[in-house]
Amino acid sequence: MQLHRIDLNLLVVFEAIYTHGSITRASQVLFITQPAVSNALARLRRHCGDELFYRSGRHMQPTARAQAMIGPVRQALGMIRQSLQDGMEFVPETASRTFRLSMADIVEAIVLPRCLPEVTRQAPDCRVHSYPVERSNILQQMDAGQLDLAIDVAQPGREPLLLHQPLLQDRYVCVVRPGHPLLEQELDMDGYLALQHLHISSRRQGSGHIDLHLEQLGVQRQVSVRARHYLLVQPLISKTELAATLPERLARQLGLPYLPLPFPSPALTLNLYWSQRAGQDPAVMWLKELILQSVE
DNA sequence: AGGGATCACAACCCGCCTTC
DNA sequence: GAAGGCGGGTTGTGATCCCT
Repeated sequence: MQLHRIDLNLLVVFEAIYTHGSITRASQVLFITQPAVSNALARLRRHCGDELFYRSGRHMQPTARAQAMIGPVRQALGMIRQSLQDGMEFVPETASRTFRLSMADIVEAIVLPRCLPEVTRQAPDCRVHSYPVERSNILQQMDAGQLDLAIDVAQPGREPLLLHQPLLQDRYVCVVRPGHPLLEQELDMDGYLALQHLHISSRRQGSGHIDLHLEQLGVQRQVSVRARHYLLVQPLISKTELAATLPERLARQLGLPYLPLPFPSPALTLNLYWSQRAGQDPAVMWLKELILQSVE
C-alpha cells in the first residue's frame, strides 16, 4: 500500500467511529456532517479492501480487520498528537482541553473535591473526565493519548513503564454505625473477627488489601456483603450491624464513627501514575502538580 | 424513529500549461 | 522562475432514501 496515496485524516475518522460505535456520533465529535464521515469511511474501505465496520442494530461493529488496526492506529495518532504538542507552553487561563483521569470512586471522593475547584479557577476552559480504567489497560490508553493520569493504590513493581509519585498516605480504620455497642469498648482482634464485614471491590472476586494482611497474621474475617461502590458504605453501615474497614480520610468524610484496628494497619499509599509520553506534555504536568499540591 | 448510505451540487485543491 | 488561468479530481453539505 502506498502511504502517500492515503489521506491520513481517514485514520482519525476510523478511530472516532471505532471509539463511539456510530457514524453520527463520530461526525459530532469531529465537527463534520454525517455524510462526510460516511464518505470518509467508504474511501478507507476502498483503501483497505475491508468493510471495517458493519451495522448491528444501532451500532457500527468493527470487523476483525478493524479490531486488528485500532491498536496501531491509536498509537500512531497518539504519537502525532504528542509531537505536535511538544514544546508548546501550557497557559491554563486560555487553554482549552479535556483531561482524562482514571481512578476508583473512593479516590474520586477524596481527590476531586480537593483539586477541581483549583482546576476550574486556574483553567476555566478545561474539562476533567474521571472514570475507572482496568489496570491492565492503563499503559496502553496512556500511550494512545486517551488517558492522562491515573491514581491507584501503590503496588511494588507494578507497571515498570509508568512513572509515579506518592500522592497520599493513610491508615485503615474500622467503621460502624452510630450507637454501635462496639464503640463503648476497645476493639480487640476477637471482636473484629466476630463482626460481619462489608467489603468494597470493583472486582467480582479475590482478596482485598486487608484480607491479604489478615492472611499473613493467620486469621480471616467474615465478609458477608461484597459490593462495587463506596457510595453504598454510608447508607448500609448506618442501618446495619455491619462493619467496614476503610481509609481514615474516607471514614471522616462519610461522618461515620470509627475505631482503630486491633492490629497494625497495613500502609495505604495512593500513587499518581503517568506515562513517559505524558511526562513531555506540559498540560498534564501542570495538572499533576496541581493534584499533588491539593491533597498535601 | 434513528441512523447509515447515496445523490447532486458547490467549494476547494492540485497539476498542467501559457505568459511574462 | 513566478504568476495566472483552466480543468479534473476530491471532499464536504443538505436532502433524501432505505434499512434496522
